[in-house]
Amino acid sequence: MTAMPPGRRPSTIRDVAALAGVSKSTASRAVLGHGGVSPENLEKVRRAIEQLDFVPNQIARNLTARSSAILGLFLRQTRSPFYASLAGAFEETAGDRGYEVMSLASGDQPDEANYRSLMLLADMRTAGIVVAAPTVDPRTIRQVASRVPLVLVGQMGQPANPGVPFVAPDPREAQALIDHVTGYGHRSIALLAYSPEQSPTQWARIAWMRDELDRAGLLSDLVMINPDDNLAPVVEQLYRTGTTAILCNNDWTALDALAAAAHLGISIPGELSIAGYDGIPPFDHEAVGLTTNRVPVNGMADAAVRLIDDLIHDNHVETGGILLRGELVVGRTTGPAQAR
Amino acid sequence: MTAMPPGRRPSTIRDVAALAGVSKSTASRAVLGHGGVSPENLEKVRRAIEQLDFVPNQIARNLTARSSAILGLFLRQTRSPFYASLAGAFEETAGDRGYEVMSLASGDQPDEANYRSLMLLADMRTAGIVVAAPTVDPRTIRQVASRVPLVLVGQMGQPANPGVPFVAPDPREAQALIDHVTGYGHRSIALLAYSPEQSPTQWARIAWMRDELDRAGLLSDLVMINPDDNLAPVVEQLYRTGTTAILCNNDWTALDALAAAAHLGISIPGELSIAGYDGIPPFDHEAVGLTTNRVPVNGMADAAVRLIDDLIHDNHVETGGILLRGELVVGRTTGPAQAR
DNA sequence: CTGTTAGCGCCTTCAA
DNA sequence: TTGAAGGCGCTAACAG
Repeated sequence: MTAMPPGRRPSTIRDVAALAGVSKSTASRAVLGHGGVSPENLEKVRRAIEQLDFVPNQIARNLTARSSAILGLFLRQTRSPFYASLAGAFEETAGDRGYEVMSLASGDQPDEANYRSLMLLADMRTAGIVVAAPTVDPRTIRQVASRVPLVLVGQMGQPANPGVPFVAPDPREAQALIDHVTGYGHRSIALLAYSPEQSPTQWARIAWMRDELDRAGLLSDLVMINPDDNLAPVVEQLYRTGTTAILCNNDWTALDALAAAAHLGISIPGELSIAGYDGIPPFDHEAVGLTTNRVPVNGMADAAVRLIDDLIHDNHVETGGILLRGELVVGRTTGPAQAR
Repeated sequence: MTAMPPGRRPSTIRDVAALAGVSKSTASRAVLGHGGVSPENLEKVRRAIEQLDFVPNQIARNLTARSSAILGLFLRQTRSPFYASLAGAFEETAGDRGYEVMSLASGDQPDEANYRSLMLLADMRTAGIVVAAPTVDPRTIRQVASRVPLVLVGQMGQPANPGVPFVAPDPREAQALIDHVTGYGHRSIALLAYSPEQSPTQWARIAWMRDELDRAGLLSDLVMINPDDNLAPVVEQLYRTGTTAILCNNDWTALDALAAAAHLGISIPGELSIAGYDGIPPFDHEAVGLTTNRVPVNGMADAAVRLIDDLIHDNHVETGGILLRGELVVGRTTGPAQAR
C-alpha cells in the first residue's frame, strides 16, 4: 500500500462558492468575516466550508495581501545549542506578538544558496526576516534588506552592514570572566579560539579578552583551533609552559579541553582552570559544573523581535545596534591558581 | 532614520518582459532555460534580468506548479537538543537530495494552532511534511496526511495514526542499558519518567524497561516527575530505600538527578549509579561523563528523508514503520553496585 | 520561436 | 449586499 494522500485535492474558495451558490467574492467576504454579507448567504457559506473542510490557503492570501504575519528566521545551523536556543526564544516572543515563525538553516552553504534561501523567505511575503547566521555575505544581507525589513541577531552589523539593525552579545561582558580568574590569582592565562571566519561573534569576544589580558600582561598565549581538533597537545603544551587558566571561545571547546586535561591526568581546577563561553543549556547545568559566561539569549531574542516589529511598523529604529550583556556562571572548573 | 527597505518593489517577470520588449511568456521561458527562445531574445531578457536584479518568486512559482522541492518540518520545540539535533540531521540529508527544508515549531500550542501551522506548510506546496512533534493530535495528523505526503519521526505511528509511515527509536534498545547496570550487580533499580502525555516516546522506553525489570524482579520504583521538578527529595527517598541505580527517561533528568545527588552528598557512582537516555551532543560528551543510550538521530533523519521521498515519488512505503536502535554510551555515572 | 489566453487560490476594486 | 473583473507573480497550453 502506498500511503500517498488520496487524490482529493484540497478544496478552494471556488468550490465553497459553487456549493453555497454564491460568487467567489461573497464567499471570500464571508470567510474573512469583515461583514457585508447577508445572514442567509453567510450561513450557506459557513455550511459549505464545513462540508468541504475548507481552509484558506494562507500563502495565496499573502500573495495579494503583499504581507503576512509571518517572520522568517535564517539560522546558521540548527544543531548548535546556541542557535537552537536562540530560535526557541525567538519563536516564543514572536508568537506572543502574533507572529508565526518560519525557519530556514544555512548550514554554511555557499553564499549563493544563502541568497536563495533568504529570497524564498521573502517570497512568501514574510513581514520581516531575522538573520542569525554570521557567515552570510554582507552583500547578500544588504540585497535582502533592501526588499524586506531585516534584523541581524547574534552578530555585529557595523561596519560590514551599515544601516542594518542588529542585536549582539557585548564582547565586554567577558570582563566578568577575566575578573573571575584573575581574582583567583591566575597570572598566566591562555585563550582558545576558532578563526574569525569560522565565527566572527566568538572572535569578537576573544579579541576583546586578548586585548584586555595583553594590556595587563596576563596573556600567555592565544591558540587558534578548529572545531574537531584534538586538544590534548594544545592543553599539554600550555600546561607545561606555565599557563594556569584557559579561557575558551565557547562551551564546546571548554568541554574538549576538559576531556583533554582528564586524559593528560591534569586535575581540574587544582592544576588548571578552564572556562567556557555561552552558557546555553545544558552547558550551564549544575551537574556539568562548567564555569562560563551566559550569553543573554532570551534578551537577544526579545530585542530582535522588538527591532523587527518596529521596522515593520515603520517606527524609529536604533541603527547603531544593541549590545547585551550576560552573566557569569561559576562552576567547578575554575579555582585558585596553584604555584608550580 | 528608519532602516525600512526603500519602496523599490522587487521587480517581477512582467518588468523584465517589458524592459526586454518581449512577452511575459518569452521572458518566463528564458528564465526557466528550457530552451525555445531565440538567442537575441534570450540575451535581451538576460540583460533585463541583470539590470532589474530580478529573482523569480519561488512561492508564486509553486502556486502554479502545484508542487516544489521544499520539505516542511514540524518540530515540537526548537530548544531541545534532541529536536535540534534531529532537525539538523534532517536538513543535511534532505539537502543532499535536493530539498530545501522549512521548519515550524509547535511549542506545544493548542492543537488548533498546530493544525494551522501544518496547513501553512502545506499551503506553500511543500513536496511533503515531516512531523517530529509527538503531542500533535492524531486527527490533525490524519487530516494533513490526507492532503500532503506526511511522515512521523521520533514517534510511533501505530495505532493512533494507522497508515502514516513513521521512524522511531526502538524502545527495546533500552536492553543494553539494563544489561549494563545489572552487569554491575545492581538488583534494585528505579526509573524516573515524565508522564506519557508529556512525552509518549520517552514513555515507551520507560514502559519497556519497567516491564523488563519487573519481570526480573529488579524494579524498585517508577517515579513520575515533571521537567522542572527538584529531584532531591526523590533521589533521597530512593537512595534511602535501597535503590542503587536510577535509569532516567532522558539526559536532562539524569543531570538533574546527578545534581540532586551532589547536594545530598551521595557519591556517584560509588553509592548510586545514574544513567540518562538520548545521548544527544553535548550530553554524550566525554567531559560530562554521563552513561546514556545514544538514540540514532542521524539514522532516524535519514530514514525519514527516505520515507518521505518514497511517498512523494509514489514508491512502495513500509507502513509498518521503522524502529531504529542506538548504542550504549558508558560514562562515569554508573559503576559496580555497593553493598549497603 | 512567439504572443495570447487561461489558470494557481485568493482578495479587492468597481458597478450594479 | 452582491457579482464581475482584474490582479498578485508565475507557468503552461494553444495558436500562430
